[in-house]
Amino acid sequence: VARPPVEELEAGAAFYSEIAPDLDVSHFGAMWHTFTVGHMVATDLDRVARRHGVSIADLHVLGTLRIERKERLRATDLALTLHVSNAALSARIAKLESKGLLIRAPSPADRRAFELQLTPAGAALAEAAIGDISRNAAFIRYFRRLTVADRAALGRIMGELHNLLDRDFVPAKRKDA
Amino acid sequence: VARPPVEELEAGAAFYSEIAPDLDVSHFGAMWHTFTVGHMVATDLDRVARRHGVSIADLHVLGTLRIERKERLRATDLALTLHVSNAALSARIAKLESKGLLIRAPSPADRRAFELQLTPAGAALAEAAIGDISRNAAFIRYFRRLTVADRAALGRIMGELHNLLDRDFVPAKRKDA
DNA sequence: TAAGATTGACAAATCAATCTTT
DNA sequence: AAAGATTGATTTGTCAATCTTA
Repeated sequence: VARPPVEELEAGAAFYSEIAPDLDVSHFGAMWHTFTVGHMVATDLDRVARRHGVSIADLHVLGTLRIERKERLRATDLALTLHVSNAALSARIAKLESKGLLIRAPSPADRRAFELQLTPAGAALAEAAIGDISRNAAFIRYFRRLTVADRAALGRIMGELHNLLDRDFVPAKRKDA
Repeated sequence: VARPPVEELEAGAAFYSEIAPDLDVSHFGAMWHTFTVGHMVATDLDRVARRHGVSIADLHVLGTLRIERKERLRATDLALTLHVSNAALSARIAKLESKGLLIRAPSPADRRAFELQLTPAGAALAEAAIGDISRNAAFIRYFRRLTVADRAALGRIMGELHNLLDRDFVPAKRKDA
């Protein structure tokens, strides 16, 4: 606990490398830091979102719907984009609708589906919360301390991994799984 | 949904930059990719861990305890290292103990505390699952596709952020909340 | 007073099953 | 059949309160 995470992790990698020489531990650092930093980012963003009365999961919905698109998003589209199950999204949408932050209207094209749209209150909340995040999230504070080259590299590399992983990610049902 | 995540994100950043010119969107990419990739890594690791009969949270406990230390870990130490609340860890420990994977013994130094130690079955499970991860986790498969320079950069930069964020991360128990 | 640990109430996620429409 | 959406059962997390010991 006294040791910083990077030292802790290196000690662990050294230990496992010793008891299991066949084990490739070269990726441990990147994977573990990504796992943990991801968790800390989620916790921190949730803290900021709750100042505006919603969870980070709720804000993810609102922030995605805020972006203008050619076609309205349906619940299923959103579930795929946000990497959650339809069941989880149903509950979130019901909650946000009851709060007056979004409207769920039957799709004119498909009577099974619903199209989602923000109310003015939902749009305002999304913008305020996203502004709050960009000013106050811990990740962004520390991110700004990195060198220009490191910031660019991180964005590019994580983007590559995001694109690669996205294709075979299967939390809420996939096409080619 | 058809668009890959990086394009989707860039379109969102462009949209928000337009409706709110004061907003600094330069960090959106890195933060969002980190958030989402972290979530996907967690989901993927959980999938592998469950082949061995435990969750990734359980395996985090076992894998940490497997590392030899000068002093035994107490439940509270582990909660800090793993970034979860004492309450969550109590439940996890009870479950793992009932499965015969670890032993919870009263601390000789402090009668409030318990010291944790793996059973041989727990140690074997941790090693098998960690080996499975290093051979089969999706993150590692894609990580190996990156250039040598990018792999090194990612490990180094995420490690820096991990160290920075860790210092004021307080999910289980906040000082200033 | 504070720290280690536990419990109960609550929130939110997945999975499996179901209903309607395509 | 298969897809969009919803519900119920189960799991697991945080938070608040409590008990014992330091």
